[in-house]
Amino acid sequence: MTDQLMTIRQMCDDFGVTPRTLRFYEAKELLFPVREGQKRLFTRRDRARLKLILRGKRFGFSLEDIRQLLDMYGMGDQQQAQLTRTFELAVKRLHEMEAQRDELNEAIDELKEQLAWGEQALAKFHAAKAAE
Amino acid sequence: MTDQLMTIRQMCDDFGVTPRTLRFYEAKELLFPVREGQKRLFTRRDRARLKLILRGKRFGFSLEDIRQLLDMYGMGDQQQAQLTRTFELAVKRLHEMEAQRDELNEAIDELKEQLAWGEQALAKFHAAKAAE
DNA sequence: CGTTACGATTACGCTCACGTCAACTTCCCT
DNA sequence: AGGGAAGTTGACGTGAGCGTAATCGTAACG
Repeated sequence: MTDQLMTIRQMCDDFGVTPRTLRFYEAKELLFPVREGQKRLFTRRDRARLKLILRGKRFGFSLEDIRQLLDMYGMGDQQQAQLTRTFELAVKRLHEMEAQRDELNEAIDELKEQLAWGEQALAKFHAAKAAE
Repeated sequence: MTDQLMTIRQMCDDFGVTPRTLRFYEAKELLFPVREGQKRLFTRRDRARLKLILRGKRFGFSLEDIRQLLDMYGMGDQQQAQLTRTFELAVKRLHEMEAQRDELNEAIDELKEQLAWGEQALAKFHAAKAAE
């Protein structure tokens, strides 16, 4: 199998992140690039993980949360308890996100009202100006 | 008018925040408690603002964002230039909020898919266990 | 053989929204 | 007068998620 080892630069270009970020993720044990002498080489597995990391971030998970989720993905069929815990974590996040969305929608509606008010105030100014 | 001036303690108890937080908000010009000698006394206006601040935070806005929005809420009918500027700011914020909501909805959908996958994985575990 | 390019490590910096002392002052209660 | 509660102003600490040099190694190009 062509394991398609990639340099840090290729990774950055592919995923739109900086070298610093990838090194940081390695330090945090989110990625495990192999070494060719000094240099990091990222495996197919690292790429899969990075994809999940970036998605996790969009979900609003912390890197530590993500690390635990990732450890799960790689887990054998044994530790079911871990899987269950992780599942619950995700469900919790989902509810948080939905709540946040609902509040956001409320805020948007309120802001729209404020804007209508502001628009009207502006119109009055313009009318006053036109009447001079 | 009974302006119901409140001490910092009363405010903290009412709103579930710490004194540090209220002082911090004053330093950031989000609140403007009056002084009785050394002590801060929070007005009805401060309470209204604090309510909005906390709501804004739940929406995920920065304190600086909130400060600008609050300035808008309090504006009288006079300074048109200010109003116009603020109006534009609000419109921009609205678009940002709507974009954020859309992203959030996408993330929610993705996460739901993941959960379906996880649920299935869990079901398999249970099935395997039952088959022993 | 020099320079450019890419990569490495070390380590300090930064933003945000406060927490956490420390070292007072002021007021009330006994 | 003594003591405690509640307040004040600094000033430094925290944690996440990297940014940003500074300095060094190595390999290829011309």
